[in-house]
Amino acid sequence: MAIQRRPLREQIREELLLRLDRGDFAAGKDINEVVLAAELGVSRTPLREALITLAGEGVLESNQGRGFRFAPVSSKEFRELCEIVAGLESLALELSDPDELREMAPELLRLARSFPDPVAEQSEIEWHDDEWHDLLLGKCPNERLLDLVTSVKAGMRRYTHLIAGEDTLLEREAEEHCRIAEHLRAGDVAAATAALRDNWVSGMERMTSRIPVTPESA
Amino acid sequence: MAIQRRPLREQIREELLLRLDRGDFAAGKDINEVVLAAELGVSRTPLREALITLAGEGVLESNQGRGFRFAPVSSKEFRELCEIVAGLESLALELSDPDELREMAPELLRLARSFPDPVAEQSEIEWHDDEWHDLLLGKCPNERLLDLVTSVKAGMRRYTHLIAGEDTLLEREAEEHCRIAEHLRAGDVAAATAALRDNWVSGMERMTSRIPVTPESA
DNA sequence: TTCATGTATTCTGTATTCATAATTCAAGGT
DNA sequence: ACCTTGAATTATGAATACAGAATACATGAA
Repeated sequence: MAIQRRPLREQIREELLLRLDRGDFAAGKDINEVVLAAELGVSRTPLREALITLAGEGVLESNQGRGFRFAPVSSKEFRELCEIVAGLESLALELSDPDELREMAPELLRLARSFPDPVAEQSEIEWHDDEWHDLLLGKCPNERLLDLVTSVKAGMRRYTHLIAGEDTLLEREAEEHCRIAEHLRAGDVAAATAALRDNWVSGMERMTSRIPVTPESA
Repeated sequence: MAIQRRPLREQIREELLLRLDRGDFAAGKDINEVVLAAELGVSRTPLREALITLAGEGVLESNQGRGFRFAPVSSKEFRELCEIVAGLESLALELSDPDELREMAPELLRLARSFPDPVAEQSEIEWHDDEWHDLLLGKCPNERLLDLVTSVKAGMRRYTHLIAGEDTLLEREAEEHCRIAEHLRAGDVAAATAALRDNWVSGMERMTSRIPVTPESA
């Protein structure tokens, strides 16, 4: 196997996103660069590079002289992110080759049905959901679009840990995935796209109630 | 007036984008950090921070150990970017309040008609075009979406200087803007959205022919 | 007691330094 | 002549050092 050398900033970014999924960080909390760098065992330089990247993705905010902080969660922002991802994923689907989508439909259906499997780990479930969407969009030829979706979804990671251990939500998610896959199997991309939008809208509504109310929530 | 203090990295980012518009940088060219930092009169640290930000926006690419380079232009990428921006701007329009759009229509129409004004500076014209689109989308309540549009458009700046001094292209642009504005004045958001998409598609086609062919072009 | 002002401390933003990977070029071998 | 190998150079990636802004705290006046 070829030894992989990747910049520290990327590894740090992923580690921070992982911790975000685990809910390690309090939203709205200021980051102390010296402390966090020591905790990660790196210097401030690559840490700051990672922080800047994450700020660009909307995961963090930065204020002159005040450094970085985890952007506070708000139902307004979550709604905005859902609208964006819904639009982007729909677009990706429309740009995909309908024939390839139809070919992939059985696999998508299989995956969607194996959703509530045994009582899996939370992280496992989230990964599963991500994988399904990745597979769905994988045939889209617009690479920049796929990168953009990934980036925007990074900004949603601050919200994922809020649905930890909610079986009913996941069952509905699985249901909706099945519906999308069935539309694709029937070759009806337009209907699948509409279902995909519904998926995000309903996901948004399901989530909204469990976002803690903060001063900046709308 | 309040004195504004902004991080160097942001100022550097904007300066680099400005130079990109002017076509100062050869696409695909490696960046020498020491030289560029000296040229800008700053140290490598904030320069690298700006470079990392731009890499996140797709303006640059980075390779381990090889530093940063301006991402080579390709008609494939330009097409992808146009598809994305068309989708995002359409979405923004759909999310806007139709009444506010109708109110704004006269102003948009006025701006669109004043397009080919006298023989203005190239930079002036580009700024004018941007301003029109910004005004069009300004009423969209989804702030994250607007930020995203701005960010993606930054990635398109590598292409703008290619249309320098093409009057006919700009006239067609103005025409299309008028059409969009008239749909809005009539209260037909759906038609305006469609026209907006067409605007990007035709802009894409107009541009494609003048993108130099490189090995990675499709 | 409360508010304002000056001072100390903390932490960020930027510069500089150091280590090592990548590149270049020349010498030697096939 | 061409390819390989290795030293020298160059530039990046990362760590450290430094200056100054923001914050916290304490002291003193109203």
